[in-house]
Amino acid sequence: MSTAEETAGGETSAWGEVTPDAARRLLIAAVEAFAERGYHATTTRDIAGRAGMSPAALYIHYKTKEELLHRISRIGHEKALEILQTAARREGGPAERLADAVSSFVRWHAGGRTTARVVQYELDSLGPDARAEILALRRQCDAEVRGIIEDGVAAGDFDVLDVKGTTLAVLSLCIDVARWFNVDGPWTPDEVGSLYADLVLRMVGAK
Amino acid sequence: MSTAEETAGGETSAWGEVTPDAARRLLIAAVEAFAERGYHATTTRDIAGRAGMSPAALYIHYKTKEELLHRISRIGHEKALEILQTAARREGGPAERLADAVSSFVRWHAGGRTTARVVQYELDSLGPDARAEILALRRQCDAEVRGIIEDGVAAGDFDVLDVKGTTLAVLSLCIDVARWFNVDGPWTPDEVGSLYADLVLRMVGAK
DNA sequence: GCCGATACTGAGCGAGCGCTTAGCGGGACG
DNA sequence: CGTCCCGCTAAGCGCTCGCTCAGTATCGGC
Repeated sequence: MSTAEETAGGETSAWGEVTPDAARRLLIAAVEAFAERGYHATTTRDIAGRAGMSPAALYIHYKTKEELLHRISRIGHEKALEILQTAARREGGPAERLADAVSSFVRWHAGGRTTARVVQYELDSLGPDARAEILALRRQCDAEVRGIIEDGVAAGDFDVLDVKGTTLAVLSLCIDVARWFNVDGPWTPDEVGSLYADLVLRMVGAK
Repeated sequence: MSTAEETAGGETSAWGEVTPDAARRLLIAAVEAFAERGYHATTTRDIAGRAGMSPAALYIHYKTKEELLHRISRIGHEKALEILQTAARREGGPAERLADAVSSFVRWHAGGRTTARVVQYELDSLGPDARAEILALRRQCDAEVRGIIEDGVAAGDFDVLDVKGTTLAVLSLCIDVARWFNVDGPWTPDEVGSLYADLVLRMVGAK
C-alpha cells in the first residue's frame, strides 16, 4: 500500500489551511451537513448550530451559503488532483502508477466520504462562475489519469480500445465510491482501494 | 446489440401506466425538474407550471411533493430491475448474459438520463418507509448481477477474486453513467453500452 | 481606566416555500 | 333547463428560509 495521500487522522483533517478557527469550524460543520442532507436541504441555522454559534455568526466569515460550498469544493478538488498527480509522477511503470492512483483516489473517496460526497455530488448547486472554476480542476484530474493510460498503451503494457472512454470509466468508478461507501459496511477504505486497483488494471488489459 | 429493454422513443416514454393524463403530465414535469435542479431545489409551483397547471392542481393528483418522488423512484427502479432480469434470464453463457445486462442497463442510464438521475441520486430525499421500499428493489438488482457473475465463476468462465465487491463495482460503474452522460457529448447511449460491456467482461476476467 | 477594534448574539425582515380552501366552469344526466 | 359532479384556479395561510443589523462582551494598547 502506497502513500500518495497522507492517511487521514479523521474526516476533519486537511482543513488546516482554513483560518481563523471559527471559520474552520463552520466549514467542517457545513461539510457534514451538506453530506448528510444535500446543499439545498441544509439551512444556515443548521450549519451555525453544528459549529456552536448563532446563525448570524456565519456571515462574519462567509458572504453567503454558496461561498461555503465553493470553498469546500475547491479545497476538495485540489486535494483530489494532488493525489492523482503524486501517483502519476512517481517512479515505476504505468501499471504501478495506475494502481497507485486508483487505490489512493478510492481510499480518499471512501475514507473521506463525507467530504468527497459534497465535492463530487453538489457541484450543480454552485453558480456558473464557481462551477466553471471547479470544472477546470476536474479536467486536470482527467488529464492525469489519461496520461498514465496513454503511457501504458505507448509502452505496450496496456491494451485499450478507447483511451478517452476508459479514462472516464475509471474515474467514474472511483468517484461513485463516495455514493455507496459505508463506514459500517464490510470493507475498509484500504480494501476497496486494493480491489479497485485490481479491477482497473483488468479494464486496461495490463499484462 | 440486444434488446433487453425496448428502445425508448423519448424520455417521456415508459410513463404510460400513469393515469389520468394530468397526473402523467405532472409526473413527467417533476422528473425533468428534479433531474435539473434536484428534489429540494424544485418547487411545487415549478412542477405545476411545467405541466401547464396552477400550483394547486398538483394536490388533486398527489398528496405531497414527496409522493411524486416516490412514484418516480418506484416506477424507475421497477424498470431497471426488469432490464436486469431480462438479461439475466435469457439463454446464453454467463459472458453473453453479463454483457447484455451491462449494455442494456447502461443504455437505459444514458438514454433516459433525466429519469435515471432522479431514480439513482434523489433516494435520500425520500422518507424512511418509501426509502426502505426502494432499497429492497435495489437489492434485487444487485442479486441479478451477482447471480450472473456467480454462474460465470461456477462455470469457470470468469476469474473473480471478490464476487460481492466486483458486483458492486459493476453496478456502480453503470449507475454513475447517469451522473456524467451528456446527450450532446461524443458518445451515443449504444456506444457507451458497448464500451462498458467490454470493460465489465475484462473486470470479471472473462475468457 | 478608557478607547477602538474585533467576534459574536438576539431579534427580525422580506421572500418564497408546501399546502389548503372556497368557489368557478363545463360536461353528463334527468 | 336544472342539478350535480369534478377537475381546476385564485387567493392566501402559516412557516421557514437566507440574510441583516443594532447592540454587547472581550481584549490589546496606551
